[in-house]
Amino acid sequence: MQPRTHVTLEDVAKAAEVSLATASRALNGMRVTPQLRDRVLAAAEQLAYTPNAHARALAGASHRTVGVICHDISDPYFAAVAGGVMRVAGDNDLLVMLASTFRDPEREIAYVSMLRAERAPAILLTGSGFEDPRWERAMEAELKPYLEGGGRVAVVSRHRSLKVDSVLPENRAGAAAMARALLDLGHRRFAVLAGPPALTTVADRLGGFRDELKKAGITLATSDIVEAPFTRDGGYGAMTELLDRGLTATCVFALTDVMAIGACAALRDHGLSVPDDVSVAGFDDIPIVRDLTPPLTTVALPLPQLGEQAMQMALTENTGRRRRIVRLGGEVVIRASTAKLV
Amino acid sequence: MQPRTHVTLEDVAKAAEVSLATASRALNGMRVTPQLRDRVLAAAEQLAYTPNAHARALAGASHRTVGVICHDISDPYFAAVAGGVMRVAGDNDLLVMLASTFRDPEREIAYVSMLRAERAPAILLTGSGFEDPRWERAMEAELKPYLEGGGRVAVVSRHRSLKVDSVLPENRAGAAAMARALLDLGHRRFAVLAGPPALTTVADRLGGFRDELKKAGITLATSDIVEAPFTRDGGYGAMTELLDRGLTATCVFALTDVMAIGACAALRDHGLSVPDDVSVAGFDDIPIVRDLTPPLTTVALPLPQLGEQAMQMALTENTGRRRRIVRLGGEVVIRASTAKLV
DNA sequence: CTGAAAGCGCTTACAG
DNA sequence: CTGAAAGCGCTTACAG
Repeated sequence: MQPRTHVTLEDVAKAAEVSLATASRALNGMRVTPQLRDRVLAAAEQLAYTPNAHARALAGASHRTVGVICHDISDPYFAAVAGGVMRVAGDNDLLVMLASTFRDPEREIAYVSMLRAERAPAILLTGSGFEDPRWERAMEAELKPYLEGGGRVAVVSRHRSLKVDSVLPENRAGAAAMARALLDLGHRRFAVLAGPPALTTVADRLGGFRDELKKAGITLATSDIVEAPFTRDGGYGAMTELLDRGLTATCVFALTDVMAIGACAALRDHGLSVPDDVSVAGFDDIPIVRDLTPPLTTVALPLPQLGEQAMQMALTENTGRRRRIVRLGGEVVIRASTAKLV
Repeated sequence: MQPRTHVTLEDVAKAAEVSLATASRALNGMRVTPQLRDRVLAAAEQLAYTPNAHARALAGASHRTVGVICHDISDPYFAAVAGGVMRVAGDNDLLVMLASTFRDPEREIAYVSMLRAERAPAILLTGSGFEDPRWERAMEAELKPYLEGGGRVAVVSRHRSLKVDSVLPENRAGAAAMARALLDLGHRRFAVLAGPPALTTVADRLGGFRDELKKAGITLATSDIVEAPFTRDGGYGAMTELLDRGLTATCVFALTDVMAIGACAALRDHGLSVPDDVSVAGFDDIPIVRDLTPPLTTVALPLPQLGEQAMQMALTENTGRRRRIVRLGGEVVIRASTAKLV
């Protein structure tokens, strides 16, 4: 293996018989005599020169690689959000460093630290935060010096203690609206497939749903709520548990579509029909759910927009004195997975 | 906004009252008197110091950020492959720069160039190459100097002219096996939903399927093949076109699951039943297809493994004299979307 | 083991 | 407009 040798600006300058400064300027499109410029460009082309981004960043030129952290890129929710992020990144000639935490809070902190080391001009945290004092403190400890160093941070979903620019899907309102819609369909007995209680998203969606039911005089018992991982298998397992306990609900609300998909599979495997035996509703409106049989009733969130807006925020300076918040509403979409009982 | 000021190693060294060299060594876990080491670590902690990755990379330390290029991260196929990539990356403390080309060949080249500038020690190209001489030449022009500079490249899927380490899903064999399976079910009239002809994956899957049919004495006419984008909507549109022409096939083979999902939706919207009226088969076995109704018959590829293996290859030096090739077989999985006619 | 110094490859005032 | 030079923040031989 040959020594890791790269063509440098100096090589280009020599080949073009100009100074380093001139070569640099020509390559960066600054004022240079056309004649010299052409010589530099030709030399660079001929040598297959690529500027060293590290040297560039070190020397003070702005760095065009932003950081994005998600829980799991193979989850359709994050894939959709990331799609929006990538679009805006592409439009702005930005490279994205994408980290997948696999839902490990420690890992999320470690990635922020790495991104900080990379001097990413902006960091996006997609996916909800953890309601854990230790985590919050550690995250703040990473973010504070980053922000003080001029870094920008934007988050998708609520982070209780993080005072940064945020794109907030209206989880609480969306879940409440879903409760109303389900009530309107005539349902009175519900069960909820919830995710890890430490996630802010779980608290918000569950809270919104429960409070709205309470207004209608319906109380959600602890036994009506099953906690499981925010995954397809988590939904499958939670639904199975509900079934084993003897399901009395006519409608099951899964806090995410991915869980709802698992729940439907569990019902099918138990020989039950959706929505004839049990109605199922989800949250998010990931692309696939409209193609399921039956298509899933859900709270539709503009997933790509979540990512787009967050990236856009991270790219524009916040001139105001306080953090910016963009709220993106969710819309209840009634599809065939929920039966009308009245 | 305060000046973009960062805590540097020098600050840490001063606070700890040691030299730059000692501070560097202490932070990098090299031999240093425990006493000094503790002082340095305490100072770093106290100042919330993060080493500047650019300075580090420039100074010769190895850079732990690899590049990965895919066509569209929000596509379940790439999301699944990327999941595998991220897992291996995480296990190796690597950060991943992920670029989404949105299926634009030009963009792919541009991203390789950017990744080259970032001095990524490895670049992964996931997603099939383009059979286009111009593209091939441009890609080679980027890759050659990169490889010569010590960079590593691994690709998922075939790239005709790229002589680099590859993970090859057995597209041709898989499609052939599918043809046989479908023939065994009794089907004799087929239609194919193909993708852009310039993609090597299309050529391979279509070729394998067609050749196998031919062995059974069945010729696929040009009119039996519809080309469309490799997306859900592409599949929907292609199926609709087939229907408008008057479908005579008893079985439709979509070259990807994502297209198959669109095809099923189109059939449903036309009031046709899968598999009672038409059988549908796909390719890839993206996670969701087992949860569809009916679940999809497909050629199952170990998607996360595709990414894992490629990443693993890019991480280990190729000591041999020739490029490495890992072939990952696809297995036909017959599910309910294909009817048995005999 | 520790420190002074060179060097990584650029950019950007500063002179000319 | 062009060039010589300083400096970005590290790491790593090279002495001691």
